[in-house]
This record gives sequence, C-alpha cells and structure tokens, in this order.
Amino acid sequence: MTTAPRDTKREILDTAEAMLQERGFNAFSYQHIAERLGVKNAAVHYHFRSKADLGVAVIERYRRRFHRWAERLNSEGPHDPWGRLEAYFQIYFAFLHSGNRICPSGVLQAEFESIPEEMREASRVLLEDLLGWLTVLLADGRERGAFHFLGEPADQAMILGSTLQGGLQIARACGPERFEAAVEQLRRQLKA
Amino acid sequence: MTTAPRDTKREILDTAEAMLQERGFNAFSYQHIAERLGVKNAAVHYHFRSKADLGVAVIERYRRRFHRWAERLNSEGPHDPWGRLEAYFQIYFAFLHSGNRICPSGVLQAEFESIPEEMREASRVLLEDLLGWLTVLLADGRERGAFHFLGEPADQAMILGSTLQGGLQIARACGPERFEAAVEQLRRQLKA
DNA sequence: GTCTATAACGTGATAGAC
DNA sequence: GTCTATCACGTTATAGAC
Repeated sequence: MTTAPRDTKREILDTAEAMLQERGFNAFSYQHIAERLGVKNAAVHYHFRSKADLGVAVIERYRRRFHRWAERLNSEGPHDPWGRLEAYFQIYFAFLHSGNRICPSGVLQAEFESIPEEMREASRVLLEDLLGWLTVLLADGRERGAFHFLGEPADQAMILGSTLQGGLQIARACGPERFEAAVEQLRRQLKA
Repeated sequence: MTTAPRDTKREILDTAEAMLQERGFNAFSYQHIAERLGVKNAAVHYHFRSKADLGVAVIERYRRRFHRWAERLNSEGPHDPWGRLEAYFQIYFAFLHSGNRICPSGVLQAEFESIPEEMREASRVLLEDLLGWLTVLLADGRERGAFHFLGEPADQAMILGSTLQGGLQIARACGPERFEAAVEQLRRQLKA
C-alpha cells in the first residue's frame, strides 16, 4: 500500500482559492501559499509563472467545478425547482460554514479595479454562468408553477445572486444568522 | 479676494475614500494618495499616523455623513416611504455613476479578514446603522400601507441592503443596466 | 520539481531639517 | 505642515544548482 503522491499544483490551487475567499486577492502572497504548504515560493512560481496566472487558474477551475455540479444536478439531483434552488443555496451555506468564506465571484468584483485584466475577463465569464443558471431555473420554475415573482427571470436572478453574494459579505460583520434570515426571506418571496 | 487655504487632511480623506471604493483597502498606498495630491508620503503620515487610522477615519466620516443625510431627509426631504426609499437608492446610483464605485460597507466586508481590527469594528457599526435605517423605513412604510412584503422588516432589509451592495459589485463585471434592473425588481416586489 | 540565492521594487513608517 | 532621507520588511519574479 503506497501513499498517494503529493499533487502540489492542486494544493496550490486549493490554498489560493481558500485565501481568495477568506482574505481577497490583494491580501495573500506566494509566500503565504508556500508557507502553508511547507515549500519555498520558487516552487509555487514553477507551477504558476505569475500571480495573475494563478488567479485565472483558480477562477477557471471554480467555473469548471460549477458546471460539473450543474451537470450532476441534472443527472442525479432533484429535478423540482425548489430542490434545485435549495441545492444552489447550499453552496453558499457551505462557504458560510467554512470560516466565513465569501463568494469567489463577489470578492473578485469588489477588487475588480485592482486585479489583472485577464482575471477580470475570467470573472466576467464566471458571473455570467452563475446568473445564467439562476435565470434558467427561475424561468423554468415559474412556468411549472413552483416559483412566483413579477418581472423578468433575469431581473429576479439579480435579486437572488446579489442577495446571496452580498449576504455572505454582510454575515462577516453581523453574524451568520443574518445570512440565514436573508435566504429565508428569498424563499418567502418566491412562494407568495 | 483670497484663495481658499488648502485643507490637506480633508483631501486625504476624500482620496482615500475614493480609492477604497474604487480599488479596495489593500490596493492603495500612502504613495498613491500623496502622488494624487502632489505632496510627499510623509505629509500623509503627519495627518494620519497609520493606514489603519486613516481607514477608521474614512469609515467614521462616511457614517457621520450618512447620519446628516438621514437627518436632512427627516427635516427637508420627502416624508412618504417611497420618496425616502428612492432617496436611498439614489446614494447607490451616485456611486454607480462615479466610476463604478461600490458601497464602502461592502468593500470592507469583502476584505474583512485582511483589514485591521479597528476598521472591522468601525465597519460593523456602519453596517448596523445602514441596515437599521432600512429596517425602520420598511416597518414604517408597511404600517402606512406603502410597502408590501412578508416576514420581518429586518429580513426584508437584508434583501434590500444585500441587493444594493451586491448589485453594485456585479455591475462592474456585467454593466450598469443590470444594477438598474435589480433596483427596478426591488421596486416591483415592494409594490405587489 | 524543489531548492538557494538574489534582484528590483513597493510598502508602512520614522527622524529631523526647514 | 511639508520636506528629504532612510529603515526594515514584504512583494513578485528569475537564475541556476541539485
């Protein structure tokens, strides 16, 4: 029985992703990552030439993971709109309970003007995917009589997306209960 | 006729506030402020010993300004709930049209784990004031039959606050129309 | 693939002249 | 109140040995 070989590249991505969600892109360095993994910062540069490259890789991986999550939901998950919406909420509750992490898309937008252009482009694409998924869910759920709301699905998706993203941020300053209350309020709105 | 004497301290606060909302706290330096004002970085340190002091001063000033805004709204502004809510929306539209600035409270929460503790405390207080004001407005507006929503006013305030905060951030990545659409959707919800 | 060593620069901050 | 000069340190990034 052999020990699994160490996958440094993957560990760097995991660490960078966690630090991005915990502290922001401008508040962690190659040193921080190297120290946490017990390697030297040159090793990190070997896997990701520049910090911008690392940032883009983190965003793209997150986006691919979201697509896999969505595909799995299609094949194995609940098919009713409410079950699917709750599954989406669950992503954010998991962040909340993993050390007050916030939405990666949100932190990148907050720092939008001070991150490399390549990362801005990558986070634009990620955001469109997230809002697009919500829009389709809302449109479909209303057609099937599960959700109730006025206006366009894309606009209601903005309310949901903004509330989840903003709510996680607000929870840092005034506690997780406020996020839970916000999500409960979203549920109430869609039931009415 | 004499020229107004230069108020460097105030100009530093203005510049720091703008840079906070545009780039985030971790993405501007004393050098940046000094260069923009045409002074040396030692001059900035003369007015604010540390960057944490400067950060706290920016937050506190913003909070005082919000209170003056609220008092003026009580004395001179519209007294009907809808007029008051639109006045609040206007604060965020002004940010949107001043170079994609985002809510100061939001950017501080996004960087919460990487800013000095004194700033965290100050931004907690600011957030409570903002959400508190919205909560009172919603409670009052519903009593008077102007707003319609289910659940507690504090929970609906989370939806409004999160959507405005998150919406400004999202607008950076996908355009100002999306923020306007989100606000319009908020209006629709409260009218129903 | 990881290391040591180092470059080139930006950072927050201070001392002391004017 | 602003300046010059400087400090100690952290940052991204690279060259070359192992």
